[in-house]
Amino acid sequence: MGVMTRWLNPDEQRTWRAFLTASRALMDTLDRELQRDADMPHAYYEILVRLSEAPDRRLRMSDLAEATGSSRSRLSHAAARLEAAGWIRREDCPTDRRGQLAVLTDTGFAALAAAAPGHVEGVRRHLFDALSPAQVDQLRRISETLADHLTGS
Amino acid sequence: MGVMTRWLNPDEQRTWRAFLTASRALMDTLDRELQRDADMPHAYYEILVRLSEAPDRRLRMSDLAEATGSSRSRLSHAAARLEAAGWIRREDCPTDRRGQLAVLTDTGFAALAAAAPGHVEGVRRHLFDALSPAQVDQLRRISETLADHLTGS
DNA sequence: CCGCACTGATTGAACGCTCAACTAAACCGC
DNA sequence: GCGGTTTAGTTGAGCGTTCAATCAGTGCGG
Repeated sequence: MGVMTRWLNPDEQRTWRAFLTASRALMDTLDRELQRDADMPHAYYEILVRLSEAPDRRLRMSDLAEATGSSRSRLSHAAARLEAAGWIRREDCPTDRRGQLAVLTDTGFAALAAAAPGHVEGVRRHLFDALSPAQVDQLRRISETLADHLTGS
Repeated sequence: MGVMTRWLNPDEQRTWRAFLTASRALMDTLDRELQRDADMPHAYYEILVRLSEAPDRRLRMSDLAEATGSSRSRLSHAAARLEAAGWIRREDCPTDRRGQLAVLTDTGFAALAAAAPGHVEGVRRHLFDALSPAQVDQLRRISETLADHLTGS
C-alpha cells in the first residue's frame, strides 16, 4: 500500500517468462511420460521414491508430506489412492496414537522399479542432456538458494 | 530396452531434487498468493496478461493456448470460467468460421490491473530478490535453452 | 490432574486439468 | 466441386489438489 510496485525490467521479464515456459514444459512432459508408461502421476512417483529410501520403507505421514513438499490433505488423498492400488499400506504409529505410518509394499516397490528407468531417462533427456556441466552446477546453486529462500521465510 | 539406464550421479540427483523443491515451492507460493489476493489461479492470470498485451485485447483461442502453454481443452475450460466471471467474452472470428476470439473485457482488465502489483511484487520477493544479477542471467540462459530443447523435440 | 491449545491425520466439496470423443469448418488433390 | 484429411474448438468424465471443517490424541500451565 502506498509503496510503488517494483515492476520487472525487460531482462527480468524475459527471465521470468522463460522460466515459466521451461519449467512448465519440463514438468508437463515428465508427468505425461510417467502417466503413459507407469500409470502414475509424478507426485505419486515421488512418494514411492521417498518411501523406498526410508528405513524399513516406512515413514510417518507428516514426514512424508514434508519430504514430498505436499500438504497433509494432499498426502492423505494420495495415500488413499496408493493404498487402493496396493502400492502402500498404512499402519498405526507405535509411539503416537494419532500417527500413521505409510509403508511401501513389495508390489509398490516393484511398480517403482518398473517406472524408474524410463523416468530417469526422461529427466536426463529433457533436462541434463540440454545443459552444459557448468549450467547444471549453476542450476543447482540457484535452486538451492531459492529453496532456502522460500522455505526459510 | 536392453540399453542400460543412464542413472543420475549424486551431483545430478542433488540438482534435480533441488530444482523440484524450488520450482514447486515458488509456483505454489505465487499461486496461493494470487488466489488469496486476486481470487484467480496463476494460469488464469497469465491468460489475462496475454490478452491485455494483444492488439485490441483479443486473440484466437489457439494462439492464446500456444502463448500460455496450455492445451486447447484446458483453455476452453478456462475461458468458460473467465467468461462466467465477466473477465473475457468470446466473439466469432471474421476470417475463419471455426475460430473464436477471446476478448478481454474492461472488467477483466480492471481485475488484472488490481492483481498485477501484488503478483509482481511476489515474483520479485520470492525469485529475483534471492538471486544475484549473475544468477538471474544464468537462469535466463538455462531456461531459454530448456524451452528450446523441449518444444523443439 | 484438569482445561485448553496444539498437532496428526482424514474428509468432502469445489475446482482445475487431462484425455478421449465429438462437431463443424477449412483445406487439398484430383 | 466432391471426398477425405486436417484444423479449431468444445464437451464430459475422471482424477488430483485445495481449502475448510472435523476428530482424536498429545502436551503444557496452573
